Amino acid sequence: MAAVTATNHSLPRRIAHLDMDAFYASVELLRYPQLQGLPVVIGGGRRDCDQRITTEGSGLPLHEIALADFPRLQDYTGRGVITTATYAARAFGVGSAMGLMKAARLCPQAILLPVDFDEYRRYSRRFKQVITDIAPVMEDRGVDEVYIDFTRVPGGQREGGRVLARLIQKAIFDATGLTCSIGVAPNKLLAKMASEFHKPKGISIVHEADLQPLVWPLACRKINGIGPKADAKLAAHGIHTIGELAARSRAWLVQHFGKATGAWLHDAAWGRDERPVVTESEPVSISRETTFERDLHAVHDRAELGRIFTALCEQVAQDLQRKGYAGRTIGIKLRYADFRGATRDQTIAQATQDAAMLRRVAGQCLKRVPLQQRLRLLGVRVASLVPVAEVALHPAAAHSPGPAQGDTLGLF
DNA sequence: TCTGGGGTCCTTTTCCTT
DNA sequence: TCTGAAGGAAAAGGACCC
Repeated sequence: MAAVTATNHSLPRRIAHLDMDAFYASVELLRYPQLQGLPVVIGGGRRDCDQRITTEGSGLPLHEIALADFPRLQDYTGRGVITTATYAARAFGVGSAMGLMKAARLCPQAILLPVDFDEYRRYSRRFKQVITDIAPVMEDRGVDEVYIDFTRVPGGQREGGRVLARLIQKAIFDATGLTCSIGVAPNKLLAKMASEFHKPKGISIVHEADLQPLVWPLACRKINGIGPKADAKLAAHGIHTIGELAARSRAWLVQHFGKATGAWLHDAAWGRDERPVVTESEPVSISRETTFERDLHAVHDRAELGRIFTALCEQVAQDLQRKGYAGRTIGIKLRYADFRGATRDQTIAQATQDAAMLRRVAGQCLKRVPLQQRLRLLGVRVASLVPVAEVALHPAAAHSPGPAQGDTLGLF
């Protein structure tokens, strides 16, 4: 036993990043196999408020719905963006985050499906269950992504992790019909990059010695955490690849990017990352926001804004109650017609999950923000969360006048 | 004709206290 | 009493991610 323990302690870290291949589109194609190979975009609205497929609910099996009954991009009017597009649609230049109106000009015949998060979450739970049955140390990184600590899992060290990765891929496919890509490396940073090397259905094994030949030629943008802004700033200094980033001294990076970011950039370029795989975490904030059908004015559309505002507070309160949290920091977010944004928040003495209280405090926040310009989005957020069992809740309706429509709303 | 929604984390600013 | 330093908490904004 002692020998086994000693061996276990010296095992090299093997961390996997698993990424489902074209997750939303793949789930939709399981439901509507007749759309295979066609240009399909997903986005534009939620299924629960928007039944676009004309024969759905008619009793016809989903896979028998005729192609003619699917809505086309050219028939859609309204706001919204593409969440994801199939490869056939991407061939037309259509892609994620593109406005639907623009996409409709590029590929009017594309089929438009509404986003169905509930369905994606069901598949998400299924594939994660498959993973934890095999490898219990799993970190949730969203609906279609996880990190897994292979280090002490049987097979996790064989062929650098390839044996276990193959097993997980097969188990997920057998259980869901979906494929995924997996990268295995000494840490999360490299595993995340590796999972993209051979998409779809890929397995990539990365060791420390692979840093220079495999990672350094890549664009800085491939580092998880370097977005468009940081990339542009790096480019302005003539740094385009991870290798070029690694060539800069830590001191130089700290000088130009600040203490924390500079040090992090240096570590990342050298493939260093000690972050553990975190299996459980508490939420930091819970929020709801909505973009209006048309831009609304605080005075002219006061009644409508008031209704939306109340609904948002009620939704957040329901989310808090369902998830078992209460919060002390209550805030609003808004976006003006010109797309500039503003946030305000206020921290109260006692945590609450009560809609009327949220509305009252959020209403105070709203009074602190300029409301001359039209608005396109309004959101309500609660932070400084505490699990509800641990707090004395703010007395809900005890001495509150209910979801007030009047004085607490400023201009509304 | 632009540009969703739900998050996390970090930095900077501001305010308050010592 | 005034001024400034230092530090913490809250607030605001922004970058980034899925």
